[in-house]
Amino acid sequence: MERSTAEIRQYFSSNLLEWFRIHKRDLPWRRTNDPYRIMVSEIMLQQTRVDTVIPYYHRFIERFPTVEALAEAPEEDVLKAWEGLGYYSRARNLQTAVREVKERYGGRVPDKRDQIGSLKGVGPYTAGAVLSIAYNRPEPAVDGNVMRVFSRFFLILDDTSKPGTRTEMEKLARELIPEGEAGSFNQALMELGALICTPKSPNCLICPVMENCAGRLNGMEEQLPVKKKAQPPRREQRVVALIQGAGNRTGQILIRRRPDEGLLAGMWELPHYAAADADGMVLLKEKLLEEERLPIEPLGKWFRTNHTFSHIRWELDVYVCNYLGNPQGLSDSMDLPGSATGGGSDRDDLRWIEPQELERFVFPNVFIRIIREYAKRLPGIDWNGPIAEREEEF
DNA sequence: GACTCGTGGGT
DNA sequence: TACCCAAGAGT
Repeated sequence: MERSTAEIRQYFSSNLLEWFRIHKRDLPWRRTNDPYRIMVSEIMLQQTRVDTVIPYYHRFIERFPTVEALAEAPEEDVLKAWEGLGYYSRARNLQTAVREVKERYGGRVPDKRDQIGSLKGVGPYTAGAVLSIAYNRPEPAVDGNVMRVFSRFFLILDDTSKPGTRTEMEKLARELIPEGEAGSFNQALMELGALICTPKSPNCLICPVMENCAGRLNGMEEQLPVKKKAQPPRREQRVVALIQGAGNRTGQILIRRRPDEGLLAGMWELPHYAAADADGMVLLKEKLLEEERLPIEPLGKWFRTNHTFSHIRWELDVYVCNYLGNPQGLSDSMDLPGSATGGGSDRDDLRWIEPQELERFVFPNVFIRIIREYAKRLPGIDWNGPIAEREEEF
């Protein structure tokens, strides 16, 4: 027998809600109704898996339990709490947003879409998520899960990588929200996408809305959602300098702070340079002298490793180098390039640290790994003979 | 619309 | 290995 659109929609929403009541996961941000904490969780969950977020969420809330605590914290502390989670502008934007909540809304996360949606880092999805989950407002929260579920159940063939498709799905989502159940319904949609209606090999046989899923009835569930393929990340070959101090800098390494904008903004790193086909040894010696005024001698290539961002693939050759300046370690003020009189460094983006001091700086994971591996092998890296061609992975 | 912006897990 | 992708937003 033929079912009407209205009947199908009713079936979808009520079956989904009933399933969610039984199967919903016990997640930390589901144990609170504090809009601030829910907002923190939603920012963290942007493009990030639940299992990855959980420990960060606990630490972050413990460290910044309230709007005021986060608003008043030094930015560096916030970034340190975010270290390793990726997309670091989220952390800065979150603090900017929370400061506006404090100043303009008296510390209460606003419950109006135009207000919360104008906060830094809060887009259409996050606005709807906070409004529905924290305030139970009947607003859609359409993310990748929801688009996948909708495209399959309602057999929507539109390209979900187009912004207009998300807009259309928000209209649909809004109409489907059962009276007074916005928070549960939106979370149920995402929960279904995460647990049952997965991107690959969905578990249709245990799906609560299988009987009326148009995608499955047409044998299309594996082809949906339709999505334009992403550009593969461009490859960049780079050489990394792990510079060992001498004299009173023995046991220390040199780190550099990145610019305040762009990739890994403001974070610390090992110096590294683009190195298409050049000889890494020669290039590092030249670059460090010309661009940082640092006299160094590369000992050889330690290992090669890859690190892939969303849009860039770094192919890194890590060289261990000796610092040649101030070999006797007579004076701290001579340890970094500075004024002609040698009165000290004129730049604050270079530092000597001990590998144990990683905690005092904010590093992206790619460099944390390299430095930790170095520290682990520190009592004598085995430089047996020429090491330039040796490659290792860890 | 096309880029930019991290990282880790699954297949 | 090499993809794909994950509770997206800003420019």
